[in-house]
Amino acid sequence: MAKASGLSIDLDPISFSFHTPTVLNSFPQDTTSDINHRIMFPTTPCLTNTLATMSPPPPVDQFPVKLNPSFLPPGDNKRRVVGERDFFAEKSDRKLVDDDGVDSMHTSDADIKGSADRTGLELNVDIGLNLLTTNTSSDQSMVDNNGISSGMEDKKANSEVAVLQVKLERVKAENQRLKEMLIQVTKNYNAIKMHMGSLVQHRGGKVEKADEDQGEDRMIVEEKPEQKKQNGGQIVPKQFMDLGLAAADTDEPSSSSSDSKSHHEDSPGADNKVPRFNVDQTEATMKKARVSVRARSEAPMITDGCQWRKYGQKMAKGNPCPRAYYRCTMATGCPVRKQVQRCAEDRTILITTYEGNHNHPLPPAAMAMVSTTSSAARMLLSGSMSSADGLMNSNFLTTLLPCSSSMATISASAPFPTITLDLTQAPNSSQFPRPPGQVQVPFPSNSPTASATALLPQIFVQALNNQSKFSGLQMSQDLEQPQLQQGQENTLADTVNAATAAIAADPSFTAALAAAITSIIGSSQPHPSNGHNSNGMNPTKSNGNATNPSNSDDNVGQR
DNA sequence: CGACTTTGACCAGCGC
DNA sequence: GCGCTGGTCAAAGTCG
Repeated sequence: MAKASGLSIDLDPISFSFHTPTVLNSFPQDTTSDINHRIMFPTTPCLTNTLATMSPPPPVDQFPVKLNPSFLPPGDNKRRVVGERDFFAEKSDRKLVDDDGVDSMHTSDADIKGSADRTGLELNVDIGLNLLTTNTSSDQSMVDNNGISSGMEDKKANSEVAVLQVKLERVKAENQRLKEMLIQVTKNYNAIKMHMGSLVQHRGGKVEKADEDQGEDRMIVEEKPEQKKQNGGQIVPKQFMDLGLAAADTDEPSSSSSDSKSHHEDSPGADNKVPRFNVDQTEATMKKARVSVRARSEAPMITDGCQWRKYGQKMAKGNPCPRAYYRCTMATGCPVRKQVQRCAEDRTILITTYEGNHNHPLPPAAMAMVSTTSSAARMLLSGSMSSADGLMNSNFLTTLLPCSSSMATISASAPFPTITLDLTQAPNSSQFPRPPGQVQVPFPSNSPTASATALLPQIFVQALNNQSKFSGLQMSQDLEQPQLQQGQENTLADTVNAATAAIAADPSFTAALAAAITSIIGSSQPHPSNGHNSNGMNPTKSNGNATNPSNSDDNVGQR
């Protein structure tokens, strides 16, 4: 779990960065380095320990006044800061001995440093010291209490201790939350890695590096024995759109799609009868996974780089808009289907649902969408069957994209497990009610306008282009996020970078997931081209754009 | 004329 | 068993 530990490393500087400044302000400048050195090695509770090292704790029955002379104003070496006794009394007793058993009562800087160095070896992730950053007044009282009565000092110090203790508790709680978050991230990574390993192993395929022309993200998998048989025993690299995981193996007809009644059995019932894949995937493929993309668009259909042929249209229950059925025509016998339907509640929203696996090479523009949908489907199937309704996946995605604004909805409800990438959501809103049993997962999207759908191809292409950068943990420098505050931007980029690093060891998974994440994050990037027909992926006169669902809308009630 | 869309018919699954 | 619904087929129509 080297990757997960990498995440923990990121936390360490956070815990340290809060500590020093205002503490240092309490002391003459010539002691800064000395103090800095000591407070860099806190053990929990940080406050107590830090203050203890600043002012050596007393014996149980003795008031500690032996400050380093360099801490005191000239000519005041013998001055005793009365208020300090109560300030340290409660906890200094507990800190008379350091964690390693070494007496922390020191009379020289050298001894103090030595002790600090030793305690520093047992450093924990702890952000407790940040509470000192706001409490300069107490520091002032420690140094500038000339002529103030001891009673006043005691009162003041007591109140400060109380405040500090409250803050300490709060910081401890936050520290605990951070630790739990780290644990959760680690768990999510483990789960995904195990799923990926299981998939690769059981499919019997080898995930290899694709040819350089197509980029690192392309996955080529050797065909299974039965497929080899169909292809004359040759090993044919196959670039696939893995929506249903096993569907590519089961749905490919032996004849062309024009061969009617070929019975390649796309119905879910057929899938139930013929599970031809590993045991782990049996449950998953009892249902056929689907990936649905919701996008607000006036455009008739998402241009995703593939060729589609409309083969049917029906009125669906509960929606006045007809549902159009398309199949991929980029290769004969390609089993990929998609459904296009406008949202009943808001007809500016276009819902495109993909199903099946391409059995042919795809153009780069199509690969972008394929990578996105396949990664979504893979996460859906890899997790939804082993955790309740994709909760693991939602946790994972939430962890990946904490400041996202729109939603991905995972639904494992019958008959098909479906993950919906919602590119229509405004920040912190849930525009439409969702059926129970669905899990909403935040996704970043900044294109709630009609251009969202039209820009999708470009977004996905851009995503592919960004993948190498993404994997190289440089995405935050390359992506533009004008809609985000600087802090949010950094948080998002850092989080995504960390997550990417965590999965970088799995090339195939990295490619797919990185495409999904970067594509959506990159949706805020301005694109030189406008509209939805600018991807140049319409090699024939008939493609997806040739079909106009808006015309279909005019045919409401035809069926 | 070929490719594609339209659209009524057909089939299967599911609930009552 | 029947009706409803989703999904698909294929003949007819349309278009370039």
